[in-house]
Amino acid sequence: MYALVDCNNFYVSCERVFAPQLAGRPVVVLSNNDGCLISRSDEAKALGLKMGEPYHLVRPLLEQQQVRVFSSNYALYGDMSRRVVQVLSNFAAELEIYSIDEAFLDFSGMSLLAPDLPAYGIRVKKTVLKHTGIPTCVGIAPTKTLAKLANRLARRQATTGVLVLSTSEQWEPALAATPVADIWGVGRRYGRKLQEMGILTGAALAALPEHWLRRHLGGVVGQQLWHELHGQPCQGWNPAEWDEDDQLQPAASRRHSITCTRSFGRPQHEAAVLAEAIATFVARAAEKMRRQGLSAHLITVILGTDRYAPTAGPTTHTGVVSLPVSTNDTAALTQAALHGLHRLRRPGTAYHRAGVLLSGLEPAAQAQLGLFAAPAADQPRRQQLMATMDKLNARFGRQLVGLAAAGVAKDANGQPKAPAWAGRSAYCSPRYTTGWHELWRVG
DNA sequence: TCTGGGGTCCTAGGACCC
DNA sequence: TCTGGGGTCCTAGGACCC
Repeated sequence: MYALVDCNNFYVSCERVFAPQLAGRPVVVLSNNDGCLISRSDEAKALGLKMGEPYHLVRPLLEQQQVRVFSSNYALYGDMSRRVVQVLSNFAAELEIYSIDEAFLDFSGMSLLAPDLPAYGIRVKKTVLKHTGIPTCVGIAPTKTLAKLANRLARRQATTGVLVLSTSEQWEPALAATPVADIWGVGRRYGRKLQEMGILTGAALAALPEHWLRRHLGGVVGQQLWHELHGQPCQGWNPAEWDEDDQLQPAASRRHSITCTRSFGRPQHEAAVLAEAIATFVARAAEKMRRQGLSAHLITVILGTDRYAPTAGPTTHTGVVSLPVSTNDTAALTQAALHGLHRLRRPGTAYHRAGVLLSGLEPAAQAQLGLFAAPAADQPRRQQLMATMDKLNARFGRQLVGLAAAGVAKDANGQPKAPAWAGRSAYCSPRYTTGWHELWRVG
């Protein structure tokens, strides 16, 4: 059996932990660049506010209804997520971190619990709430897909927030009551297609032959879905592992890419500004890569023009630079990325977004050596430099030290100032749990 | 003026290799 | 009259998830 533990309205719940006066009031959290609504309290949902809605379109309604608005604060949400996972790790031998606000627990080998699964689920929920202040819902079933379904239905049970679907007698009615587009793995496109074919519920989907799903729902992916809906586990399992800092992380070897992309506050066309932005993104992605003990031999530079312009043609342009030897050295990666940027950029074009993608990842300790390129003599010192940089930035705040290529945006008094390409973030809460100067004040 | 970011898997065509 | 099969790399896009 698997349990899916899903945090309710996660980003809003994180903000409310440190602003308890917002309980019962409508609250929303915006995406980066204050672009869209990406988390809504129940009260905000009741006002008809939709997920992903552009902020500038609903701003008048938000003001009129006195909805509390937050810019996204990933330093806070990431840390709260870590705390939730830490608590969950006490309730199962293995867990999988599925996203920032969800984790699967593997209950196999705990069959003695079977009669008490609902009670166990309630204990999980209560403990997470007590230790972190974050409300959750728990769905328990023999496959991940059915656990997802159980979780969805658990949210409606305001009483307990826990639902167990252990037998087909239990999950079949649940499938029958669920619109097909709400089944995990059926998105908007497939959902519409299935509805047009008269397949309206999860039960109708499960009743089709296995080969039909393989044919119409993305091949192997659809076939797996069929098995999952029939109680036969088919989804992979990517267990979390303890890292050197005693934190649970998704198993590093399974990660295939690391990206850092941002929309700009306003369009940018200057080569120098784009270069500083790209160098900043490389620094962040490389730091993340080092934290996971990986190195990359491919770096992709991404430039995006206006996605919403009424012109045809692609708005995302990418250029791949391959490195002779895989590395996680920020300087080497920056050099490669700036080379890629130079090739990719079209002078005079205004870009709205940019980013980098690191791929061809492998454990840094086992990185393939170059056939012709001897390891640089200063390599050990460079690695030490990166490790020191990471430590300083971790302790004293992001980007305390970095490459000059990433820009040194300071005002006349030497105080840090946002770079030209920075996005909007007008309503950001403090980093209550990760910044010494931003700790929560009580009383 | 204004529309996110980070992932996964799969497919396909063109250019190139032998 | 007639033109293979097995690859890689790059770019782009479609589907899904949160």
